[in-house]
Amino acid sequence: MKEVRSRFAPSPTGFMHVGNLRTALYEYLIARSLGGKFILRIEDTDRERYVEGAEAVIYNTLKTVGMHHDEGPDKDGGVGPYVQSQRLHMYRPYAEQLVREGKAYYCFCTKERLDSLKDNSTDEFSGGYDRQCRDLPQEEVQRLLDAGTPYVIRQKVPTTGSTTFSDAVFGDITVDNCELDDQVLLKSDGFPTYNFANVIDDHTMNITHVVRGCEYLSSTPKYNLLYEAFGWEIPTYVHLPLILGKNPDGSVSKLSKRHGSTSFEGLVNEGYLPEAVINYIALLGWCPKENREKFTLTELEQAFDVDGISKSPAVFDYDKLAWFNAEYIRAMDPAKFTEVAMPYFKAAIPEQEMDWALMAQILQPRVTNLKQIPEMISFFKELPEYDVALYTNKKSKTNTEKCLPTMEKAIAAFEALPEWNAVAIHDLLLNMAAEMGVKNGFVMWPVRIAASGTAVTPGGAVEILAILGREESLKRLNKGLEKIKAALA
RNA sequence: GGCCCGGUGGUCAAGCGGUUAAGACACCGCCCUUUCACGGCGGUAACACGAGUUCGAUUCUCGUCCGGGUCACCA
Repeated sequence: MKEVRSRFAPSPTGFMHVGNLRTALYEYLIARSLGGKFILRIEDTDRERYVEGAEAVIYNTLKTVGMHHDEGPDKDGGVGPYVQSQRLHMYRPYAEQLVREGKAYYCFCTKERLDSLKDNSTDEFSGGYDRQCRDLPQEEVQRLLDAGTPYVIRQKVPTTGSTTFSDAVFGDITVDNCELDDQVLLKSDGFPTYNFANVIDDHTMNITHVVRGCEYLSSTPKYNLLYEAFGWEIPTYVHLPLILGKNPDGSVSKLSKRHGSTSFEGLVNEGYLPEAVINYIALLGWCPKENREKFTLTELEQAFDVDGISKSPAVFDYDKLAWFNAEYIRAMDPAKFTEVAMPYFKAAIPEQEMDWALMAQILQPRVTNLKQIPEMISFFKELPEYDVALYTNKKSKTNTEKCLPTMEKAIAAFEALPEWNAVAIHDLLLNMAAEMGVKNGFVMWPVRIAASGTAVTPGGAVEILAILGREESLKRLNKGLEKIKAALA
């Protein structure tokens, strides 16, 4: 059996759109699930869009998500070059071969003439090129060529009949040939058109699976016709459903900037983990056979199959991504979490040293996005101004009045506490509750409010006090006590 | 406009002629709890519409409507 080869062929535009990332993912997974090769080819012939350092973005993205390519500009597999701008010399011979075989022809029509064709077309008949040069006499062609007239090479597309191609997800699709243009293969500047270059590249690189977005579905018949003209084996086409974004008014449209971050780097900057992004987009348009959702890349390599790819477009849901993100954060090794969270800790509390491990421990189960961290822990840096009303809590059955004795007692106990650590603080507070014959919350609540000045905090009173340290804790508790006294006075 | 593709809860989706139409996110309620979160339990919510084929259509066919894609010497 022939070796499966899929390719990721991004343009170096400087960012990795999630749509492109998903295409790359599926290309990678098709190769891996079938024991094949994943090839990277850089399509950099569009100089206008070229961005300095853009290749690095591509390499970095593939690397951080763990999608390693088997061949590429940096890994020769014998069918290079893998950068399109270095392949420019390869296309003309193929185009001329087709001309020799009568399957393509020189077209000398000027830009102006083409434009006027367009202007004169009606709504019913907007057929593109009128094929004026298709049957130019041989001598005329030669004469124009000798005179140095600019030309393009166009493919002779059949004017009758129809073309059928088979797509692995959409099935057989048939298009009447009269719908198809005599497409340009080689432009007047000698460069190949995108479609032509793709066919040549894919064939000469032995690509077996052409995976791309649905937007190419309607140009696929032209690809087919090209493969047929050359007598080349037609690859397996895999067209992927589009990714849409949700608009504020509830409608949907192609995912773009206004929907939020749409690039991989953007999502990572917003605190999403690469693993979560990969897992989420894998499921955006594909469904595994078994009913489960959480997959590592390696697991996806096992589970992926083309049959599970959906035909209908999918709306990118940031809520669901956030859920995946939270799942991955929770599943993370604590040491690893401390490491990835550290920059966010430092962003919130730059000058102080704290028990970061304990901080990480209380944060890990309740963070859905790393970016939330600074705001969640800002009270550690500085006690915020807060309202005494916070001391009232129905569940703990406490209020300002009842808090007074509790606080006094707690402060005295803390001052006498020989060792300042989470276990000691925990035992002290629980013993206090037991002595007083009240629910734990009755004691914990006012202490936590005084320590944090915040209704919702990561972790409870114990962890907060432990992280704050004795001095700062007592300062805050005393301040709370005064606040309560003032309110009662 | 022509051509092509799609249409199951708000979102992702399973389903391949007979199901009480899965599951997940989100949302709501309850439990747990030291607040929030996590976790546990439960709930609201869907086959776009109309014909046909069939004993029987979410599933097959056609039409309508809606959504998207595409019609370059751009990739």
